[in-house]
Order: sequence, then structure tokens, then C-alpha cells
Amino acid sequence: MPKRSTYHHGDLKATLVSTALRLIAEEGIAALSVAEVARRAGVSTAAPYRHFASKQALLIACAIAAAGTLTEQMTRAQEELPHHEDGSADPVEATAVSAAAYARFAAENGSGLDLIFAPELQNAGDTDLLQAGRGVMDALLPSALEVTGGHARDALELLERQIAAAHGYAALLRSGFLSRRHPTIDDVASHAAAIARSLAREARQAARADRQG
Amino acid sequence: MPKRSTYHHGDLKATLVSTALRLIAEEGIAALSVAEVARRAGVSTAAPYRHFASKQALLIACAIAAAGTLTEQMTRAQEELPHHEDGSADPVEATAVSAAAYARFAAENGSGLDLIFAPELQNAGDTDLLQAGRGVMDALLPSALEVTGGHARDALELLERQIAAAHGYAALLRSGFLSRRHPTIDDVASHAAAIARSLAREARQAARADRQG
DNA sequence: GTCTATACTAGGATAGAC
DNA sequence: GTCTATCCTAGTATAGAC
Repeated sequence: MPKRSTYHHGDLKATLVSTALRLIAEEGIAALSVAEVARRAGVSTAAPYRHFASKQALLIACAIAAAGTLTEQMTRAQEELPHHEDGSADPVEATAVSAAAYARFAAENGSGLDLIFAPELQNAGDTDLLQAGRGVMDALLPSALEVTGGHARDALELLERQIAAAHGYAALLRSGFLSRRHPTIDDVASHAAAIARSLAREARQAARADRQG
Repeated sequence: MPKRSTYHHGDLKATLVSTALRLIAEEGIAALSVAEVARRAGVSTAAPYRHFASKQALLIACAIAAAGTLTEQMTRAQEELPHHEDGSADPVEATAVSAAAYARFAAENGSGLDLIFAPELQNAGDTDLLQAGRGVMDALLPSALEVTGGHARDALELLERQIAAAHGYAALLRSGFLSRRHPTIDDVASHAAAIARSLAREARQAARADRQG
């Protein structure tokens, strides 16, 4: 750690991203300001511009970091499920715990796929962000495909339903609509899991009926 | 309509609210500015402050107006369902069309219950806003209660699930996550209806099993 | 009831010192 | 690589003229 003279950080760039993510968690994406991030990181309001060309560039870095954490948490949730000897787990349950992990992430961070897939950021054409977005989908698709018996269209549809419900639950929690009845993030996560489970069971039944009919 | 000298509007107050709602639909709640509303309404940036004490007061008026429209659209959707001779309709279907109406409203207006129940607005303690929020719930609860056989807790839970899913679908559409696969608001509305239907059927079955068990 | 003008705040971004 | 200082833009809100 070569800390010379006036340097305030070994890695201000990373500090700015994590500080920005915390700020987004508190105030939402729209309220993010580079100046406030700088203040919280203990540097001047000019310092971030040495590391990010613009506010948008900082937001893209945040979206990439969020995608990484989200992917990791969803993947781990799936891995923690009981597995059979052949390494397989119940795919319905795998999609349910993924949805729960997503709801938890979105509730805790005040953002999720809306940040990662935000049009203003996507339009910048950043390769790493595109890659990160694909990573999220790759963590979700396999178990959804198992549920639908390999049918890709149905798997995507199931995924969208589950994620929409999880996202909506997290959003309504933050917006205050649910806050009296469900004060905790755990509640939201378990409700998201319950909905995801219902939807997955229904999709699995439809897939089975399709195979027989 | 007594239009004297320099007056620009017969009812600037109402014009400001509808202009603000349109702006929210385009840019989101967070991006709303009184100045921009004034410009679009063709008045000076000071004019709105003759009618609203603050930006928050304007937002409260918007929330009340949104709640009224939303209540009306959900109620009409339920009324348009096929009814039996005794005036009753399928309650599962009633909740489904309500969820669809909500999804449509949220997608079109870029806001819904998150505006109506926003903590910053609720904390102002405006009586009309509280009333408007209750009106929305009153439009939703009866059919949910029918589905759960009169069980209030389960009805609220069902409602939350359905609305969360509808809200999430609308939010993800606006955020760009779904935009390639589901470009239209109609798609989102019908998807929200489908999820709501699944969840309502499940709740009805649970209620029936409860009565028998 | 609306205008013009203004005070104030805050953020995005850059220039130049160190 | 970070600082201070500054420019510019935009918004909230008020004062006072008409």
C-alpha cells in the first residue's frame, strides 16, 4: 500500500462505487449526486471526475457492481439448497430462492434490475455492463428451464413473472405501501419466494400437461 | 367563465395537476419540477405558488388525482365483467381485471401506489390523501374477500401479492428490462392479470380446503 | 392571479495549483 | 491524484409590480 503525500485512498475508485451504492440504497437512484458521494467518501467534489468521466460513468460502475453481487447472492442461494446425490436440486425451489434473493437485494439496495438494465445506461453501450446483465440472467435461467422442461419461451416467461413479483414487493415495501404490515426485509423475501413457488409449480404442471397432451 | 385581463387559465390549479401528472408519466416522480410544470402550462415559474404552497403540496394533489382515476378504472374494469342475474361476478376474475387495470395505470402513468402512499406525502397528514388511499383499497378489497371466503388477513395478503406483481411488471417495463419482449402496455396488463388469476385461484383453493379441514 | 425579478441552494463539470 | 476555486445550469421559493 504505497500511500504517498496527499492521497486519501488506496483505491478511491472502488470507494466511490461502494459509497454511491450505499447512497442509492438510502435515497434511490434518482437522488444520487456525485457531490454527495464525494463528501461521504471524504474527498473534494472534483475528485470523482479523475476516476469517472461523468455521473453516468459512475452509475454504470455501480450497475456492474450491483449485478455482480446480485448474481453471486442468487447463485449462493441456489447452492445452499439440499441437493441429491447426483448434484441436482428441486428446480421449483431453486427458482423460489432466487426470487427471494432478488427481492432481498432489491429491498436492501433500493435498486436491482431497474439499475442494471436502465435504458440510459444501456445506451452507453458499455461492454462490461452488458456482460454483467447477461450474468444475472445466466444465474436465473437454468433452473427456470428445468421447471419448464427445457422450453425456453416458457422459462423466460416464468422468470419474468417471478422477478416482477419480487421487484414489485421490494418496491412497494420501500414506497411505504406495505410498511405497516410487513416491516422487515425477511418478510418481503419470503413472500417473494412464496409467489415464485406458486408460479413455478403452475409452470411445471403446464409443462407436464403439454408433454402428455 | 369570467376571463379578465391577464388571466391565462380558467382553472390553472387543475391544469397544473394534470400537467404534472403527464410529466411524471414521462420522467418519473423524482424528476418532477415545479418550474417545468409551469413552463409546460404556459405560465411563469412563480404562478404555481399561488395555488400550491410547495412542491410537496402539488405532489399531494397529484397523488389524490391519481388515486381517483385509479379507483375509477379498477371499479369500471370490475363492472365490465359478465355478471350473473343476482348481480354477482366471478371474484377471481374480478381481482384479475383489477390487477390488470392497476398494471396498465402504473405503466401508463409511471407511478401508482408508490405515489399515493409515498411516505413523504403521507407524513404531511393530508386528509384528502388519506381518504383517496382508502378509496383505492375499498375498490380492491371486496372481491379479494370473496375469494378468501371472508377471511380478511388472507384477502389482504392476496391483494398485496397481486398488486406487487402488477406493480413490478409495470416497473420493469419502464426500466427497460422487459422492453424487447413486451413492448406494449397491453402485454403487461394481461401478464399481470394472468399472475393475479393464478394467485387468486390458489387462495380460493386454500380457503376451501380450510373450510373442509 | 399572474407577471418579472431576485435570493438562495445544489449539483455537474472543468482549470490550474500542488 | 487530489485539492481549491470557479463556471454554468436548474430548481425552490419569495417580493413586489400590475
